[in-house]
Amino acid sequence: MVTPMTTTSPQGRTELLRPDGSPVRVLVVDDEQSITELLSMALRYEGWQIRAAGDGHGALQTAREFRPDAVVLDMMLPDMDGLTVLGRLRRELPDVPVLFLTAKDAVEDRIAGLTAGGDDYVTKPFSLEEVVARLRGLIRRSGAADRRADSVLVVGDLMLDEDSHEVSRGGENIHLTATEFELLRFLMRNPRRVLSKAQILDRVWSYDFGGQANVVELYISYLRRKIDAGREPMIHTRRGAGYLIKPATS
Amino acid sequence: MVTPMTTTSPQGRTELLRPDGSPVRVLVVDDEQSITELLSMALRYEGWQIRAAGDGHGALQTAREFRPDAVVLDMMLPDMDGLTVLGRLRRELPDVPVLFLTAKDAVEDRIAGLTAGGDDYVTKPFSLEEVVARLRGLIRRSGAADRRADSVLVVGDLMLDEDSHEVSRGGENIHLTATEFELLRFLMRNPRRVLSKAQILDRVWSYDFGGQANVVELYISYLRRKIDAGREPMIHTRRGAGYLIKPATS
DNA sequence: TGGATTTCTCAGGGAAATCACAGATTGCCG
DNA sequence: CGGCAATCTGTGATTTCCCTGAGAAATCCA
Repeated sequence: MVTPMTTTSPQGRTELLRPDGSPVRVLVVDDEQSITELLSMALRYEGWQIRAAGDGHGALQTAREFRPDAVVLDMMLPDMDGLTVLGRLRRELPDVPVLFLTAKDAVEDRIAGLTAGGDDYVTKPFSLEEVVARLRGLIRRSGAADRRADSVLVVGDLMLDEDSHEVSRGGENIHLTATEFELLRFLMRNPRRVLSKAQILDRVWSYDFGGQANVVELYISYLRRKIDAGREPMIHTRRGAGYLIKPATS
Repeated sequence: MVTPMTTTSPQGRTELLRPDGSPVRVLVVDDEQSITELLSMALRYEGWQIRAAGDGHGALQTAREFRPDAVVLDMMLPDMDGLTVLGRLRRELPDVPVLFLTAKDAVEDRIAGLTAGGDDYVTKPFSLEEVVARLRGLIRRSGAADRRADSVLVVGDLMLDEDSHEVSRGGENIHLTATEFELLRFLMRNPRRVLSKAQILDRVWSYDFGGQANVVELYISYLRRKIDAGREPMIHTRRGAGYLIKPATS
C-alpha cells in the first residue's frame, strides 16, 4: 500500500536544532573556495546556518562574531598552522567541537591527540555524507543540540546505528563495508524518496571521484545481497529515475 | 517522520506560493533564445514570475536585482563557465536552489558535485513537465515556498507521489514506466481539463521529439490498462479535442 | 611482507521501455 | 445504414537501462 497520506519532513529527515529551536551554526574553514562552497551547500541543505572563512585569521574573527556550534577546519591554511588556529579557537570557544580536514597521509602523528578532546577528523578527499554524519555526531555529543536527535536510523525492521556503525535487519546482525554503510545510510536518511544515481554519487562518493557511474549499481547490488537476501526486498529500482528504500510491509 | 495529509484544493492542484502569498520567482539562464522562451512560457503558466538572461553576466546582474527563489542555469554559456556562474551566484544568494541544464553526454564528468547541495539537473533535450516537476521539488525543499505544499497529487481515489514515484488507485499499488508516470502526472496536474495531443506531446515528450504523434494515443492506452482496468474509467477521450482525467464518481 | 578485504572497471546478458507500423474499432455525419 | 476520420491496440524491432560475474588494483591488517 502506498502511503501518500503521509509526508516526510521537508528534507525527509530529523532536524537537528539547538535547544531554543534555532538552527545549528557551523563555521567552515578552508582555503580552497571550491571546498568551502561544496561544504556550505551540503550543510545548508541540512538546515544549518553556515559561514565560511579562507584562512586562520578570518576564521578566528568570524568565530568571535558568529559563535558557531561546530567548526570544520582544514589543517592546511595559508597563514597559520591548523594547530595554532585550534589553540586560539579554544581560548574563545572552549566547548565547540571541531571537525578537521586533513590530507590522507598526514594523519597519524598530528591528529592522534586531537580527537581526544571529543573532536574528530576526516581525510581529503571526503564524501559529503561522511562529513555530515561526523558533524551531526559531534554536535549531538557536545550538547549544543537537542538531545532528541539520536543516532539510530530505522526503516521497517532495518536498523542502522551511526555511532557504532552496526546494522541489523530483523534482529540479525549484518556486516557492511565502509562504502556499503554510507550508501545505506544515505538511502535510510531519505526513506521512500527516489534518489538518482547522480545524487548518490555526489553524496556518498568523494568529491573527486572520477569513475564510472555504475559503481552505484554495483553497490546497490552488494547491499541487496546483504540486506534483502531471501527476505522481502526493501531496496527498489525505479528504472530511469533511481533507487529508493522503504519498509518491506507495504 | 509523518504528518497527516492536508486537504487538497478543489481542483487537486496545489499552488506553490511564497510564505507571504506572493508568486514564486524564477530566473532562467540560457544562451539559446528559443529555450529561454520555451521555458519562460511554461513556467509562467505555472503562475510563477519569470526573468530570463542570455549569459553569465546578465544572470548575475538580474539575480542581484530580481532575487529569484530558484534559478534554471544552462551549463554552457558564451561568456562564463556554468560552475563560475554558480559560484558567484552562491555568494549573492546562498540559499537559492539551482536546476542545471546540461547536454546528455557531458553528464558524467562535469556534473560531479552539483546535486550535492540539494540542487538538481536535467539533460537536454528535456521535457517541460520534467523541468517543472524538478523545479517544484527544489523550491518546495528549499523552504522558500509554503511547507504545506506536499508532493502528492490526488484525483478521486487516484494518488501519485512525486517523491517516491508511487502511484495507487483505491489503495492498490500500480507500477508505471517513466513515460507513463510523466503523462499521468501531467493529466493529474490538470484534472477535468481537456488536454490536446499537441499539448501533451509538448509537455511530456522532449522538445525535439520527432516521432509519430500517435505515441500519445499509445501511452494513453497503456495508462488505461493500468489505471482504469476493470474500474470506473477516469481517463476520457474527447474526440477531436484531446483527453482529460477526472474522478470516477461524477 | 604477504594474505585478506575492499573498491572499482569492464563487459556480457537480459529485462524493460519506447516507439513505429498496421489493422481493428469506434464515433460521427449525412 | 454506410462511409470517413479519429482513435485504439496487438505485434515486434530497436534501444536503453540495469544487473552481476570475473578479475585487477588498491588498501588494510596481522
